[in-house]
Amino acid sequence: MVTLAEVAQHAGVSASTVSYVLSGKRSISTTTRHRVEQSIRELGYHPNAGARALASSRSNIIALMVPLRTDMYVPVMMEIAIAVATTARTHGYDVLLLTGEEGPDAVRRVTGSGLADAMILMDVELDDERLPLLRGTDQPSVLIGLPADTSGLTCVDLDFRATGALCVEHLAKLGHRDIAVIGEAPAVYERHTGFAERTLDGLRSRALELGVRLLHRPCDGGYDAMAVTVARILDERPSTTGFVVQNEQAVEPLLALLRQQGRAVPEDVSVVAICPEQVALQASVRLTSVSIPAQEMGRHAVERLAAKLEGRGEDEVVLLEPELTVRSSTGPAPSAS
Amino acid sequence: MVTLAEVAQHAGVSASTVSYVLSGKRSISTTTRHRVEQSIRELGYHPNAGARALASSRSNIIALMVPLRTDMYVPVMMEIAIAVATTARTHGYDVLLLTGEEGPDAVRRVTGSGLADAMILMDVELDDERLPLLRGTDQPSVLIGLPADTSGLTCVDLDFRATGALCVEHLAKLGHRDIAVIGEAPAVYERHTGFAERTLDGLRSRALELGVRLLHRPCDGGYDAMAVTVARILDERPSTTGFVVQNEQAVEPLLALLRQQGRAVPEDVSVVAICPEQVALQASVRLTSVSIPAQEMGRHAVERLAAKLEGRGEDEVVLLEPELTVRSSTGPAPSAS
DNA sequence: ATAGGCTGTCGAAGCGCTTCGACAGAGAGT
DNA sequence: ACTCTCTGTCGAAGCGCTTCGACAGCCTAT
Repeated sequence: MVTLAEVAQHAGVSASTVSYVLSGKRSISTTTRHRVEQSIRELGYHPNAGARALASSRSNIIALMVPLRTDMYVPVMMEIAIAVATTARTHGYDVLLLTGEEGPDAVRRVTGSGLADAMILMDVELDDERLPLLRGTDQPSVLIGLPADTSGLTCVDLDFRATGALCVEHLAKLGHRDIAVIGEAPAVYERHTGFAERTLDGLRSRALELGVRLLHRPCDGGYDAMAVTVARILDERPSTTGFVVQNEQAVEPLLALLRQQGRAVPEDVSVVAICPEQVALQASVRLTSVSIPAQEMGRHAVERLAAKLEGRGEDEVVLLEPELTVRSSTGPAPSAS
Repeated sequence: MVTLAEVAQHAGVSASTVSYVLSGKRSISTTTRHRVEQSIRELGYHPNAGARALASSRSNIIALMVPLRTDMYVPVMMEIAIAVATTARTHGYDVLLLTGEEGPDAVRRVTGSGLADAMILMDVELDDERLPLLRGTDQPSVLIGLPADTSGLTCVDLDFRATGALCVEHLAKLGHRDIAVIGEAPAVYERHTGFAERTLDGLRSRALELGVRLLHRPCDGGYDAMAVTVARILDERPSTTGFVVQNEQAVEPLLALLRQQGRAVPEDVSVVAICPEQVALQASVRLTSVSIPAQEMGRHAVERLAAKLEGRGEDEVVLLEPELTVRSSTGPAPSAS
């Protein structure tokens, strides 16, 4: 391994000079800088991460805590993780991948050992047990998701309330008066991750404002569960002409079932999905959808964190504005045409 | 931050003794050990990662390089990544998440800086440009996937050749004489990731042995592309009664199209999928499939790496045995019944 | 001419840990 | 009784870097 000292010797300067060339924290004459850079290149020098971390008490690593379970929104998670990793690199950070498995202990370990300079937490529950720890440390952190109490925290999330409202609005505008909501799996509501409730809240309150009737049913992914759910909905409210689906695994089963029942999309029923763009585009019908901006969320989180690490940036809740893209799965309500 | 020295003082021993308690590299009397452990707990001590890395030249970090593109087998990637992270923890390692973006430079950076002790590479191409670097360093590494030349490398992968053979065998045993293979997207073959070719190879050679006719067509995910592909296959070989699908995004479109054409699964046609278990279970028909053992691959990779880091373990290619699970999408060929 | 302020460079201290060699004391073998 | 070996502990060196204060040399202002 090439060391700083070797580079210094090769360039005929002192070690500190090389260090200052690298960090830019003191002015260096152009000639010296060039000579040092030349030596660095010739010797193929890479600063030793451990030594750097020890001396500067900065590891240049951001910890990313992803949920352990792989049963939900996997593509969204993955996209966020990759966006975090690439954005972090552009700010000079690497990303440490932690799973939720260790829970709060992971936060203690990372904070205590100086392994990472900051953390990003995904899959935050409303009353997450990691939050007190985050509040109690001076290590910057950003949550992707929204807990119940956001005081002293920085959060990034899609504005799911507005998302719900947007879906109802779109369908109402097309003349639909009876809307069914195929929600997330019951387990998701039980876990209190918040986003599902917030969506529902947005859906309900806008429905109320617009005088639209709303029926909400949680639903596991998969065909069998969906068949039961759809049957029950149509039984209970035969006049239903609009559907909102939040569970991305439910999208395709829903479409298949509607087709099977002889209900054409979008002629007889309209479907709005809340899902990643890719899912909306690859479904059997190109779906009118509010996309989940995974990339943007990851990018945002890192940028907030980078700002905090540089001393700028306050605690703040950033709710990304939802955007509804009209595609081929929604149209005027049959009775209204 | 609590330091080793503070723990030592609190426990009334020297710093080195505390260090030896922590590492277990020298024998320590039970009473001393207990006293030290007590102090560690009371003070909430966590060893500083940077200092440790510097002094021992071991970072206890494994780098995981995931592909940048999120257009393919995302669930598989995610599952592998999570398995890697959790398995690594049980061996005392953390995981650094690198994206393919930086390419070979990332390998240089990580190796040169001592950021990680070892690497796991995913999405390895047949003639990957990172391979020479790996061979040229003494840093242990494991590939998930199989390059053309495996000399001096450790690789873990599903035995895709055997997987292909297994699929043909199963269909042949059921009496199918004309089998169509819906392959990966053309881009996958162009990228030479190897696994698609190896599967095809296995399919073809077993088909030849068993006297079964095989028709292979690459296919993008999505309904439109699939419609074209299926139409062309049935046009060219109307006697086709067996399908093998490798592209997990193609599974649902294929089923939908067959249904639409009035061909019942499994009465008229049989479908075997090569996909993660979850996909096979959640499809509209419970699919007979060879599952892609993502978890096992991740676990295996870490264990090989841990072995290497401890000095045990040779370079070796581990091909995981495929397993075919019969579900409801395959049955006797109609003419054979 | 001289004091004052820059600019660019250097030396040395120290970050918190691991690890090597040294060594005191206890037990075993003669 | 004396040496030899082992066990458990300690002190000190050093890992490779950052950073602080010092200072030489030069330029500008008086």
